[in-house]
Amino acid sequence: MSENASAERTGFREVKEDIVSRIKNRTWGPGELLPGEVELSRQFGCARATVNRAMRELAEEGVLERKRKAGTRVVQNPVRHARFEIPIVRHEVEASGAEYRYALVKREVLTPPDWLQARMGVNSADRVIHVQCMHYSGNSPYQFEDRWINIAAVPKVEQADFTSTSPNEWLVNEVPLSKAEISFSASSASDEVARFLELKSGEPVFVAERATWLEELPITYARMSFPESYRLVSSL
Amino acid sequence: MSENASAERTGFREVKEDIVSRIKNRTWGPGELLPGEVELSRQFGCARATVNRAMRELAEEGVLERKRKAGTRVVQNPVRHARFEIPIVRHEVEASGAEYRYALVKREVLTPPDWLQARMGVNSADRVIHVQCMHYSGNSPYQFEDRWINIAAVPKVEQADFTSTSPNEWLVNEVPLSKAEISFSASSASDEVARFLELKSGEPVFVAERATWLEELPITYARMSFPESYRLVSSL
DNA sequence: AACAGGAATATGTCTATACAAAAGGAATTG
DNA sequence: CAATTCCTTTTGTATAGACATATTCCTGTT
Repeated sequence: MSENASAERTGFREVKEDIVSRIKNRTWGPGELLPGEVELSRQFGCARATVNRAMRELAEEGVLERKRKAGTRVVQNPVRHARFEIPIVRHEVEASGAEYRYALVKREVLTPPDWLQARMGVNSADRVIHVQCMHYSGNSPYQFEDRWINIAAVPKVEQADFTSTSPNEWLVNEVPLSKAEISFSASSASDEVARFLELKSGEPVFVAERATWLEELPITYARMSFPESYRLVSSL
Repeated sequence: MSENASAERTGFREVKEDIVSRIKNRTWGPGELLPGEVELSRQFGCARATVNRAMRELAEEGVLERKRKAGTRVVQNPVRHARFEIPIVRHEVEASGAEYRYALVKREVLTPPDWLQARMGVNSADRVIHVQCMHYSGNSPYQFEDRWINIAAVPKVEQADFTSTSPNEWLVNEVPLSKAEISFSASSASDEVARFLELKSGEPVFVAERATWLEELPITYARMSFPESYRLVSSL
């Protein structure tokens, strides 16, 4: 069933699958040491580079653990990694088949509040834009967005009025490849959030917070609140 | 500042960084076509395989988009990918410095309820184990776990009593490399959940649901509820 | 027994070359 | 004009060989 008798050719995908299946059927148990690349490449009848890529990717995926000289082992505690896609709100809504609507609620220029200075390292002398807006899926409230943007980092933002394009979307196109921290939590709807999401105060909301930097320069902080029906999904 | 004058040697990491920085400084804007691998390998003074690995990894990370014959472009709408670590509860608590405590609440053998048959494809003739348990961080409730395990898929589970080891941990060590679906949402605490998490009914809880299969065979479904203070964090 | 140093070894990466496969584009044909 | 076929470009992958680098393990010394 194994022992590749030079069928077609052995690609790194096949090697990966074979290794995975051997882990599944307990040929190699948790923590166990696998044969070296040279030995495996001999078994599979392929080049070492092929086995290397297979094992390297499996390590990247959290299945194997590799150390020079020590060899490759099956990971003990599968600290699993879940990968979520974080699309632009409009795309997320449109993908569900519903019509997307957007409304600007508030736009003001302020000096950064203390918590924002502390959270992101915004300079107290700088000014920030505070934007609140709503995203709708059809006629249902989908997301309330409360966002702060560092003007010093993105001067052009003063020209953007956000009446037709959401700050989310505007920033994504304007600031490439920024570093971000995201967190998710559950929270009670404040009066303000409840009003916009058409809930009662205190009802549960799903909250996503996102802080973004470009090369250590604070760009934006956003708090996005979803009604209880929202679900963040991932398969792995 | 660029044009690698054969300093040391050009590795795929350097190529990656260089490409990323050129995207950041808008040398290559969103959607723009990059030079081909051959041309870039000439510019960088390295082999095509090196450029290939750099670009391939950047594509994997969601920065570039590659298509045969069409070439490589900077991704337009950075559908960002967030990667979360999903550790074992005990490790998560212990990593925070707190003492971990665990308590089994309920363990019963049943025929699978309809929703479980529908959700996971459990055979109605099979039996399932229903387990409820609590995880504490110090003296504070950390997570309420409500889990169903397909006995047909993991016969050994009938011998496990889960009084000292949580089903989470037991399964992770017993069933390797299973496929899973995870979802997160916010919800109101039911009377039962509120009692165990020491909350009032209706207070918001953070809910993680997880369904697991091994080669299409349904293994387990778990619903894990956290108090409002819980945060799922990722940086990218 | 403790420690230092060196040899051995497994992985990490780069190179050059070759062929495969996808897909855009042009030429051909109905 | 539209559909089809074929050519060509670009990425995808495999290979053999080489050297780099991190670590373990062993050995000899104190």
